[in-house]
Amino acid sequence: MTVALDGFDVKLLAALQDNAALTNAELGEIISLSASQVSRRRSKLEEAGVIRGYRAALDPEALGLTVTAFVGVTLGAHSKENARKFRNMVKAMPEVQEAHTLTGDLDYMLKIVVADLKALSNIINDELLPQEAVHHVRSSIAMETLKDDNLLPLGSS
Amino acid sequence: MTVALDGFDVKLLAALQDNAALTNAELGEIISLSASQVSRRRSKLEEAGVIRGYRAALDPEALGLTVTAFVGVTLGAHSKENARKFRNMVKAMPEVQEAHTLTGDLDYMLKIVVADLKALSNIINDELLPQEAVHHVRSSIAMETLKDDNLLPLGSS
DNA sequence: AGTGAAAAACAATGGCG
DNA sequence: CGCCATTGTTTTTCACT
Repeated sequence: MTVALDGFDVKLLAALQDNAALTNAELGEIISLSASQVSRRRSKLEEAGVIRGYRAALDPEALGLTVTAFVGVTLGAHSKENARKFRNMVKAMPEVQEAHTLTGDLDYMLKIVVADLKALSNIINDELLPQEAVHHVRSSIAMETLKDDNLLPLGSS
Repeated sequence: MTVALDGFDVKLLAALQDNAALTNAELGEIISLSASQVSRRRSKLEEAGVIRGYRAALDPEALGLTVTAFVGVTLGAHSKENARKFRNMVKAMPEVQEAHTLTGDLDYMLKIVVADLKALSNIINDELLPQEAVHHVRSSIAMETLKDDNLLPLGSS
C-alpha cells in the first residue's frame, strides 16, 4: 500500500520513531495538531504499514550481550536449494540481527549479537560453516559502537 | 546500575522488544503475571536503563528510502583531532544508522540509509571523503534485506 | 482539512492476603 | 507476588465546523 504522506505525517513519524511512548496529546503539541487528529493519522499509518510496529529498545550490555560482529559470508555451490536453506536458517537464528545480500565480493552480510566471543565462535563453526551452501566466512568484531540507533532519516531529524 | 534479571524480567523484555504496544494486562497473560506486577517491573527496568526507550519501527520503502549501504572507512592520518572530527560528524549525520569501529583492516563500518544511489554518492563525495581523517571509502549496497529486525537474542540464545 | 468533549480503556498506586 | 479497588491519564469516537 502506498500512502501520500504530508508534512504532519512525516513529523509525526519522526517523533514516534524517536520516542514511541509519547501520548497523542504530546505528539499533538510537537506537530501542532489536536490529539484526536494524531490518533486518526496514527491509525492510518499503522494500517498502511508505514508504521510496522512498536519496539522497546534494550541495552545489550545490561543483558550480557557484549559482542557485536559483522560476518561476511560467501556461498560456494550456488544450488537453489542450498541457498534457500541458508536463508531460512539465517532468518531463524535469533543472534542474527540483520542479514543482507550485497553487491561486491561478499554474498551475505550478517550482523550478529552474542554474549561473548566463544558464543560467536560456536555460531560460526557449528551453524554457519556446516551449511552446504557456505563457502567462506569472515567476521569482524565491533570494538566500539559510536551509534546504533537505526533511526531513519526523515528530513527533520 | 546493574540489575539482577529473573525469568519474568527476561520474558517481559522479550515480549516488549517484539511489541511495545502490548498493554500490561496482555503482557501479564503472556508471562503469567498480574498487570500490576508487570507495571512495577517495567518501571524498574526503565529506571535501571535496561529499557532504553520505545521506538516506532518504520518501513523505509514507504518513506522513499530505497538504498541501504554498508560503508567501510579507513582513516589515514591518525591525528586525534581529525579522528574526533570524523566521529562527531558521523554521529551527527541522520543518514548514518550505525557506526562501529572494527577489528581487521577497516577502521569504521557505517550503515547508511538514503533515498537513492545519487544521495549515497553525494554523502560519500561531499561529506565523507572531504574529511581530512578519511583515507579510503568502500561501499557495498544491500540488494536485498532478508532480516532487519535488530531484536536482541533473549532466552533463546 | 480541522476541533473539542464525552465515553471507554488503560496505567499506576496502595492495601491486604 | 496475586488480587482488588481507586485515581488519574490517555485513547478513541462522535458531533460539529
